[in-house]
Amino acid sequence: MIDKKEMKRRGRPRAFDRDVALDQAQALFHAHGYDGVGVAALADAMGVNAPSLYSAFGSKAALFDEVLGRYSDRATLADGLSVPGVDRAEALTGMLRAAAILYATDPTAAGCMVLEGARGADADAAQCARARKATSVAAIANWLRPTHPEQADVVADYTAALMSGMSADARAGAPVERLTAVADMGGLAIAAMLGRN
Amino acid sequence: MIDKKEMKRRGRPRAFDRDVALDQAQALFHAHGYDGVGVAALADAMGVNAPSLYSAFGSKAALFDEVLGRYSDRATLADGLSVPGVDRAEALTGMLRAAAILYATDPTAAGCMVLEGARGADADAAQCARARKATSVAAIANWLRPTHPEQADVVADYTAALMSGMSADARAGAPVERLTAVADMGGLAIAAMLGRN
DNA sequence: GGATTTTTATAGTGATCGATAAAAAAGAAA
DNA sequence: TTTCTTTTTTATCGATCACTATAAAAATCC
Repeated sequence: MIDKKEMKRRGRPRAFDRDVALDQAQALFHAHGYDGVGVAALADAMGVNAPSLYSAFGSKAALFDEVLGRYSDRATLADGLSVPGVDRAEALTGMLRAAAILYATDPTAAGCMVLEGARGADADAAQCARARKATSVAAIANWLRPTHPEQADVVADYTAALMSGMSADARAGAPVERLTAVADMGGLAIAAMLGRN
Repeated sequence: MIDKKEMKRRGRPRAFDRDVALDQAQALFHAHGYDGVGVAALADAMGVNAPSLYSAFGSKAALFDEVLGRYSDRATLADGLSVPGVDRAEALTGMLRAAAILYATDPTAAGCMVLEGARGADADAAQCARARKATSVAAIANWLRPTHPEQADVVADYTAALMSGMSADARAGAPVERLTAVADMGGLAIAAMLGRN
């Protein structure tokens, strides 16, 4: 009984698909950033009137947070890290390479929405994005700690910083090759820091 | 006859110091970003009315560009690179360290104004900042090319990307030690890439 | 068929955005 | 003093910002 479609609630039924609307919102946020898109454009792209948007999502910042949540949950960047017994340095370098390709492939969704959102001018939205970024950085550090307790935090911070810079380059229109080259070079520091365990 | 104070121009004299006004504008832009500060706040901080601001600087974007120009010209980050015959890897790592300290020292001017401006939502302002960023990256690449023609471009891109990520962390309130640790680790990749020449 | 509940659409809220029109004010040039 | 030039001030401009009051529409419950 979790499905809201099954349990017919009273009152007028919603005329739009919440997930589809979130997809449209995600596309707009990713293309133009939180500060670069207004609620009017969002509502228009979502095929919804402003009052319905606010009734369904609460506020622009809340909508952004929900979009970020889906974006994080669906991200496959860190999948390579979950392989048991994988070499830490190799896996992290692979993630950097995957990020480079992901960031630069789709020009309408360049860069990382979380890392870019963390730099916005809006305080609320930036705080949401920074919290999610911190969670991801902590996850990487925890993933490193068993094998490299001493270097875990620095390597995690470093990886996030490099990805943030790569995201900025991708949004500026840098070609994939430049980003992958940077990612590979970034892997050198990770290998040097972690050794070949 | 370059000094405008000496050659008394006709008409009512300007009631404010252009350089002082630019300093105030720089402080506001650096503290809140281009998108985070409006012309009303700028004019107020500069001690000037809006029409005077537009008469003296043209537009908000033009004012930002002029501020960025002063900011770049006064930057001392790349000073260590101009020492003749300095070790390339050592000098670049030193620049990363200097950036880490510079970015995190003053909480009211965290991060790099150029790198942050390159990510703004305003297209004009972002283009200005990206052009200046590209100039700096090209300067680093040209500085590397004589000794490391093959690695010059990648190392320059990498250095800028890491600095961009460090700038974001600084704006999020990361302490200096975390930034310097990331900078030092970033130097490992530079050393590995350039060797010990 | 009513009563209730929820979402819809219309229209508009005050605030702020970047930028300006118009005229008074302050100086130099004649 | 008169004329001319430039900057000052005051009072906006229309557009957009995030957001909402109000009421009609569409469903279920009784």
